[in-house]
Amino acid sequence: MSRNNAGLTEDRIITEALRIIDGQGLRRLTMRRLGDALEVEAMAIYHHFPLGKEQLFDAIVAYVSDVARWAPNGDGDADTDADGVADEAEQAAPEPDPRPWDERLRTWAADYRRALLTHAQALPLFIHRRPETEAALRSLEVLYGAFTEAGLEGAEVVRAAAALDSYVTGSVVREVRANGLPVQRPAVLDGRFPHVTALREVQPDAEAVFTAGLEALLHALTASARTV
Amino acid sequence: MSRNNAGLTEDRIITEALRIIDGQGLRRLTMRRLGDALEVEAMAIYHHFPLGKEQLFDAIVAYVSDVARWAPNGDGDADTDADGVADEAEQAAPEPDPRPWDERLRTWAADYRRALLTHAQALPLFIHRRPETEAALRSLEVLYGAFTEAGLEGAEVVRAAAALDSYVTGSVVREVRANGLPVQRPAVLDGRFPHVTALREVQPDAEAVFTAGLEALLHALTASARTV
DNA sequence: ACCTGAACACCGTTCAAGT
DNA sequence: ACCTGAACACCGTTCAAGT
Repeated sequence: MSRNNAGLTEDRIITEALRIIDGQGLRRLTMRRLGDALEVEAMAIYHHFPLGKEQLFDAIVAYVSDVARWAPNGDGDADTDADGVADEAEQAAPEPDPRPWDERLRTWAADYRRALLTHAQALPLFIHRRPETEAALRSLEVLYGAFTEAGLEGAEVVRAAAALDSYVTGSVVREVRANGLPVQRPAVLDGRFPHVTALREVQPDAEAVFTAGLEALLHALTASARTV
Repeated sequence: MSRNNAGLTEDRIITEALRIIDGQGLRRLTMRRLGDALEVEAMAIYHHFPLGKEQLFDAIVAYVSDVARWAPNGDGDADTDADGVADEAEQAAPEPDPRPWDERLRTWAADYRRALLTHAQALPLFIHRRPETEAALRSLEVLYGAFTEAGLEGAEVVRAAAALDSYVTGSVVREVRANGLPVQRPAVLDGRFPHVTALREVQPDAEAVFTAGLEALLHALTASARTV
């Protein structure tokens, strides 16, 4: 094998970066270590991501945000990489999902949650990055379409989608935090915290907590449409 | 002024670190820059945070997480720093909040949201850090107490508190992301995204979005108690 | 076009030393 | 106890050079 043309691609770089992040943590992802894992000099990565590590982080967020990729039977090959232009002028809407709106929302929420949980170590990257990829638009279309079908209109739809997105994201953050070890010296539970003390042993299953809140939220968000 | 005893305290270090984070971003907080801002050599910080930057990050998260500090009329002097042991053996519960449970929850949510939004640049630190300070216990006590008063029991209380916490955290993340510039080349809105296209101009006020979702969630979480 | 290798400015942290 | 100053291993990135 010659010294150049090592077969480096954006996808290989992103995938390998995620492997390092998942296995060793975000802080251990360095350009040099990533280069080692790809069996290439670190500087070769800059040929594919000329703007450096920030651009790589952006690409990682966009990659993980592609909810379809993480669905149980996701196609994964969706045209969502940097050159995410439709191959043909296929501007027509794809086959619409025949399931009822609430089921589509549950599926979207479960897939998005799975995507974030799978790469929980990469979560800090999501805070200040908002990919506007086609995959992101597909997600938004699912939400807006479902809530519209549920009977909401205009700003109601946007608010409901925002609430659902907030809930899923926040649930993952809460789960990840709950699984981590407490930081700093834990304070003592004394008489000032009677309810916390009383419920100290109650630790419901994370999945059940997520589902219960999701059902409550979905029901509440679409209540206005039902009472009209 | 002599060369040592520069009056460095944990609180001064944390405050100055937050000023740098808020003003220049998380990545620009370095030990050397922080030392400069405190007019001290970087290495002096290690005397107060022997475990280094990670420990400083932990302290920052604990500091910002003290919801009471960010309330409009918060006392701010709450005994929540590293030596957060009660001065006396004041193990009795403090004066109970006389307001109805739902108002206490709204206040908690607004205060927590404000705390996180005020230091949005520090948000990535929150993902993998869970302070178990007295301030954190106070927050949990507010939530558990309020939902218990609303008529929930046991696991219901824990689930409701988790859902509310998830919603507030996720809302802040969503707000911060929405305010940021989109990353990577934005995809084009075409016929495949009819609902997104139709609602493109609808951009409700962030505060209104938060409140609408919060009210829906609170109503739904306590519905079971009302119907019994 | 794709990758290498040396170099630069910067970083977190250690350690011995000062007062 | 509190802070300094030099040192070490590492980092992201630039740039000229190789093929």
